[in-house]
Amino acid sequence: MPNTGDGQQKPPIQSLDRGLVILEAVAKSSNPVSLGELTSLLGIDRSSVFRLAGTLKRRGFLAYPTGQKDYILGPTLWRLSHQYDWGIMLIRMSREHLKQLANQTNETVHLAIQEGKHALFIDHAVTNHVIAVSGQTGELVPLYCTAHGKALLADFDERELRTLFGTAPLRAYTKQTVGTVAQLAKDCAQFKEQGFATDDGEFQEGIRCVAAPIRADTGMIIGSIGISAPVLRFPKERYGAVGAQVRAVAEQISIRLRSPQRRT
Amino acid sequence: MPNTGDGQQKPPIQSLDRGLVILEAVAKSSNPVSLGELTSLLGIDRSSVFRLAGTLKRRGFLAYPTGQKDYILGPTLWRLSHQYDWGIMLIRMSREHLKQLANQTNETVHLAIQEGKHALFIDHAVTNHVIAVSGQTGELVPLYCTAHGKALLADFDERELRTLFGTAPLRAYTKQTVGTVAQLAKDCAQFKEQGFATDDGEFQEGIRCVAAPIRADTGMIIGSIGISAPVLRFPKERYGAVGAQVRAVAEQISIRLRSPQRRT
DNA sequence: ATGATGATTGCGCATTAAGCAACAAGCTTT
DNA sequence: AAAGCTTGTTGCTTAATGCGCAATCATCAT
Repeated sequence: MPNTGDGQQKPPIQSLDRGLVILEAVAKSSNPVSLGELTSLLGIDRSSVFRLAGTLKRRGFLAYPTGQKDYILGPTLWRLSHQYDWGIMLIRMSREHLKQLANQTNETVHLAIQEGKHALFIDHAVTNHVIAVSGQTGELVPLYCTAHGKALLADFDERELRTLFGTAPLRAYTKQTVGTVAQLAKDCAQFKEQGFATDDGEFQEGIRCVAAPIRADTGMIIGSIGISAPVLRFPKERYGAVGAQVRAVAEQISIRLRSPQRRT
Repeated sequence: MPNTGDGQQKPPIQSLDRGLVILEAVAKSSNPVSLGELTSLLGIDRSSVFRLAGTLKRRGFLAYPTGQKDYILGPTLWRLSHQYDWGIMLIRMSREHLKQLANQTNETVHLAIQEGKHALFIDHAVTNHVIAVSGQTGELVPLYCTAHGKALLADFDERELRTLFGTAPLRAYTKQTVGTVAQLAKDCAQFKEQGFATDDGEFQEGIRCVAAPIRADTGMIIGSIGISAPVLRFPKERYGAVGAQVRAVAEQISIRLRSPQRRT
């Protein structure tokens, strides 16, 4: 009875919609696109495409390369995407999922992004447990010895890791802290395969952590979500089960970030 | 007689134009924007704004944060700006200027961007001189001992430089190559002040080079343009004059990259 | 020159999107 | 708890808007 799976049928504003299609088309091909190509792509009259593209150019979303008359993406788009705080978008898109995961696991959940050599916690959700890891939004933690960090690094190979960390030795926060980049690379490879990363008191003694990467639709890792719990309540045997849950939620968020959004 | 300084008066496609304004508005404020705010901003009817925004959302240019009904920038915009090869845009926007500078100075001109610890030449323009530095589009050269590299690093302070280069010693390509990060930091500071960087055979013996940074309108350095010449034809005394020319062209390109484009 | 390809502009008509107004949902206020 | 206010959403009507056609202009190759 309720119209399940609608998405949104409301007829879009035609000209705006066409303009957006043009933007996507120009973005897709990395070489300049001529009016003709756009025309055949959209299947509408040349003049219309011309005016649409003109409007986009007017606002700097498209541009002419010097002296040519093919279109390339313009500076405005660059500006928008760089001046915008994408962390905020991630937070807003994920908040619900954080809560959900917190409820499922009954542990504190964190959302993190990479910030140089560190993971930055940009949001968290707490649970009703009396004893729990406290939320630390705003905290910077090392990438190499936390579950979040290793989730964020999952796609890095050894060479890239060395570039990032340089030759300085990795500081050992606890007895479990990984000491060498070589070992870190192995861990990352394994974590990438299984879809989630773990941390057994490598940064803070007595705390275990599981985190999974959140990916944009380019596949690029843009953030991580994970839970933290005291060792007493979180034996290693639960890594597998909890890892699967965390990974599932991370994938939900990733899907939500893919282009046209779902309901709600 | 020719209508000088038109820009473009062609009336824009209204609905597309409005949509783009909405995008800019949402991008500007880093917290979610409500329909009401957008309405008062555009000064048109609520329902229109609603449908416009709906269309943008449909294509993923806007999104709802989970469960809320304010707008934030959507994943498509992120995708476009990240999958797009901005180097190409820079090339296309700069080609004319490269030629112009090559003609003015009668030397080989290069366009470069940062690529990790290296400067990558992405375009060049040659001149008619019999003896000239050959164009090397595609070449990777170290950042720390080339004019292009130092132009790209102009905004880095010593701490950032150390983060980038790590603790490994800088390889000396020639006798003139700068040896320490400390010295490099001083050079960068000075170059930043004067608006262009120089290289006196620090990478390749017998070649002098002058380069200036190209900045996006956020101020961020996104590329560099500069000339290379054999020492015999390029005494140090000319650094000042040539530097001013190079800087001027770099600024022209930077201006061209600022939002709404100028004529042609 | 001359023609061919592709960009640009004028114009009339039909479509489309703007605006109004009514409806729904949420939140405040009394 | 009811009444009122704000904010999001949808139907409907109209005229403004944007679309397509075709003519013009520019550019390049023949």
